[in-house]
Amino acid sequence: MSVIKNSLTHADRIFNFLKKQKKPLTAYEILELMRVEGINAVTTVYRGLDKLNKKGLIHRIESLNSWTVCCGSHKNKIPVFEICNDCGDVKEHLDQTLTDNIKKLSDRTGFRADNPVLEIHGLCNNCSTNL
Amino acid sequence: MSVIKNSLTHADRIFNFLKKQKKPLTAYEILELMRVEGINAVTTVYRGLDKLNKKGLIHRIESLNSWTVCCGSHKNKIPVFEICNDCGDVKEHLDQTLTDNIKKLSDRTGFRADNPVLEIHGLCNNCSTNL
DNA sequence: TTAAATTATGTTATGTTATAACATTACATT
DNA sequence: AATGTAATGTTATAACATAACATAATTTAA
Repeated sequence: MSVIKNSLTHADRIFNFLKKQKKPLTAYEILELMRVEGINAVTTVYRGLDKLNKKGLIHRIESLNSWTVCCGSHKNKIPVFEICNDCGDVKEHLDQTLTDNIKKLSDRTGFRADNPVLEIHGLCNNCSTNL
Repeated sequence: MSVIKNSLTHADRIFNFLKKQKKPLTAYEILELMRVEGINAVTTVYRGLDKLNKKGLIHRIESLNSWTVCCGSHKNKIPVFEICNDCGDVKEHLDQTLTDNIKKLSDRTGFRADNPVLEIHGLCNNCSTNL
């Protein structure tokens, strides 16, 4: 007889939690905010993040030491993040032209890219118009 | 009567030291390697790096928490770094097309970019052909 | 159905990166 | 010499990350 598995792992819970956030969170922020959900150790957070990351469900924002959910499927496009210095909002963009040009650069230099980090800091449209 | 100042600051020494390196170094690596030159505290290293960074003489590689000298003048182009996972070598490229791509993206989204972080990890030509 | 294997989680300790707060030194100017 | 300023050092701690090992929960398969 088959059993329906309804218990979530902490990785699942972290993913669901990150989906609700407006901006990326650090591992320690996730820990503090999820203690009420039964996560008690930062190692658990890092292990969960690692799994989600390997599945491509989340991204690490290197320049913020923070984590955010992936926008969905990349379809062979390299993600670029626009990060607002003011409100903290992060938008993921998939730009075919930019992707093509990164590839062209690699072709010219003979570099085999496997993990591009494209993170643009600045002011989002909303924050720059409300100055 | 004018006096010629010939003593270097630690910031100067750090810059000269970084110029000689084959790959970016962390602040703590710089500290350990420069103790013989009289740098005794990590704060001194960070302050020196901060000054050099503000003058545009060096770059921080966000995804490595490390520092490397700037290739020279950017001439309004956004620097892109190709970082070899194998030998650690980092090459700075100035690519007008990529710069234009980023600007176009900003135009579409209304984002005011001020600090783009473009760091591509992978294998350099040399390391990928010597596999 | 239980024993073994695997996976998930927790605990503890430690390593790494970065900055704050304050004290002292070196040097230039008056 | 007295003063001001910039540079450096000291100490402490915050913030980010992982290693090593123990235990609990779940799955697999005999």
